[in-house]
Amino acid sequence: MNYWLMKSEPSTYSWDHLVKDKKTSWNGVRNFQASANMKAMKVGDRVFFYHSNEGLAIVGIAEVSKTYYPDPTDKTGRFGMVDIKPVMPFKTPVTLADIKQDPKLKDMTLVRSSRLSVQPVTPEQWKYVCGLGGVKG
DNA sequence: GCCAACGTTGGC
DNA sequence: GCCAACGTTGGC
Repeated sequence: MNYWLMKSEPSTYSWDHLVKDKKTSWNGVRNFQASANMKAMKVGDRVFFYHSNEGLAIVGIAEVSKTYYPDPTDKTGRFGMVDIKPVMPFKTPVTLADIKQDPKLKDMTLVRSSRLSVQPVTPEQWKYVCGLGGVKG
């Protein structure tokens, strides 16, 4: 089982929207590194859902429900996407400020490479952040 | 709304 | 294959 973090602007696609939809296709990624990360995902992998621009916090946990396949919105045919479904919300959102000031999390990709929209999370980071969020990962 | 950081593109 | 220009992301 691998762990990931995906970013979305709430004004574009929020956690609540995902819960309402029951699942979504993660289309629109146009970055090779993010795309490569999605290629590495397997069904059942867990994903932190992060709100960028507004909120600036990890708000819940989702799960990969379909592996990488071509993104129909990409006319060049170079990029693909995965499907995800909601698992559970955090009791307490874990904010970027929380993550930045915590020595245990200062190596998270979220801090180090803030612009990457799909990033890996280590099992240690996963457990710890789940603890902060008030849920069992 | 601004601006820094960074990835991608395209000319050479 | 380098690198300048450009566009986009995302925190503040």
